[in-house]
Amino acid sequence: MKVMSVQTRRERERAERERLIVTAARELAETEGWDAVTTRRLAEEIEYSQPVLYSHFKGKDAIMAAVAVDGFADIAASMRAARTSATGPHQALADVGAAYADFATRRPALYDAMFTHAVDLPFATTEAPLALQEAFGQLREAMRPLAGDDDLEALTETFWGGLHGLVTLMRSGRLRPEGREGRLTLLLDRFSHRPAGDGPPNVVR
Amino acid sequence: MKVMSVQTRRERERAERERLIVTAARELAETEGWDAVTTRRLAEEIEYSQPVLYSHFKGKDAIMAAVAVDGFADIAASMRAARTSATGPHQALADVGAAYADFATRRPALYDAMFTHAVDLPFATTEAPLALQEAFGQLREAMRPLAGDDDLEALTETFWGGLHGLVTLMRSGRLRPEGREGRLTLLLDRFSHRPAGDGPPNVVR
DNA sequence: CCTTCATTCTAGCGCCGCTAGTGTTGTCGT
DNA sequence: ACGACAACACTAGCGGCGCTAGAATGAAGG
Repeated sequence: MKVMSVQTRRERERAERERLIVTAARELAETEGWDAVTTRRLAEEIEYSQPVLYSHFKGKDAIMAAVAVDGFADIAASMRAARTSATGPHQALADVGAAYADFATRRPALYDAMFTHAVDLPFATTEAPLALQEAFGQLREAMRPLAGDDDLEALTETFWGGLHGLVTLMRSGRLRPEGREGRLTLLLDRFSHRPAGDGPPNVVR
Repeated sequence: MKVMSVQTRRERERAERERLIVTAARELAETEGWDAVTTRRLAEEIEYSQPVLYSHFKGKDAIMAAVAVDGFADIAASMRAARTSATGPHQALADVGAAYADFATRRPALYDAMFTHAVDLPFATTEAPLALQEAFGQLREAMRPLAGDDDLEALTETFWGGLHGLVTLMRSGRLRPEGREGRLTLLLDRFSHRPAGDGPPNVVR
């Protein structure tokens, strides 16, 4: 049994060090940008040598993917909070959309890890897709009451695309900075009200 | 006058070589991906040594930016053709949107250069913003007849965001591949018909 | 106390973007 | 026609990157 406890202790320490790596990578990226996140720098940050990184992750991409997964958990939590505290369906969608945009704006490095880098996130295994599906799920649940006859999945994906496109174009300087709120309102209007009749209560016709 | 002609010949040859560099970079990226576009490889491709690249461009980023500018000219031409050959306003927007999505799908490396890489494109000088503004202009003109009371600029930016978000999420595997057409249709519906009454002719209410 | 084995570290490989200094080539005045 | 010279492209190399093989180290078990 002595052996067992030693093993479990080592496993625990190993898991802690893995969290340390991911957290250090995220913080370094958020403070100095992903360019500053090199394996040498990251090793120095966690006070270990480079090769230990590779005993936890297959490579730098895998570390960034782990950071991205954390990011998906974060944004999912933000959207859940926004959705569950809203007063009605329309407000819920607006708040979730705002939460999404705020997340992308306030944590650009993390958002980049989630969408620009880390393209090959595991989609059909382990924990990774869980956080991702949870984030998408929040968008879907916010959209559900407003979907009407449209396919909920497709509608949510399209709305997601609208949000994602706006925040990415915004961050690369393609859109006028002052128009941010207006565009979000416009997007929400277009997805809060179904075009084919059966309009929402807050629209005068 | 002899001096003059020699100078002009050199300038012409220089300009040709610059085109050669940009074209080689684009083709290499489109055939083998941007990872394969290294300065050494590119130099080999154009049959010059590395330093000549730096006599034309400040660095690799500038070369990618030049490729991106070409891309904006391309996509603008595609959208213009789609728009001017459409039968009506709704069809025009649909065709322009389809042209945009097709471009992103068929030339992913080029699209990446335009939006993912090359973040610091010159926005207020020379020729670069011209192609970019031309591309945006096609979207705007397609949107104009359908803008109604909404701010045209903001509406176009929002629609653009929708398109851009869909194609980028699609390419990174975040969206169901089979839902592509459905999402595009959904997006077009939401932007073809203004939500507050005054519905379009092709919608039964 | 010593063996053994897992684990961590040192050192280095091939490649990257980029540049300083050298060599060559072609132009122009005499 | 030819030599001076300026412009230009090349060779060679710098520092840093992701990643890894093999040496060194430290703890567990006999």
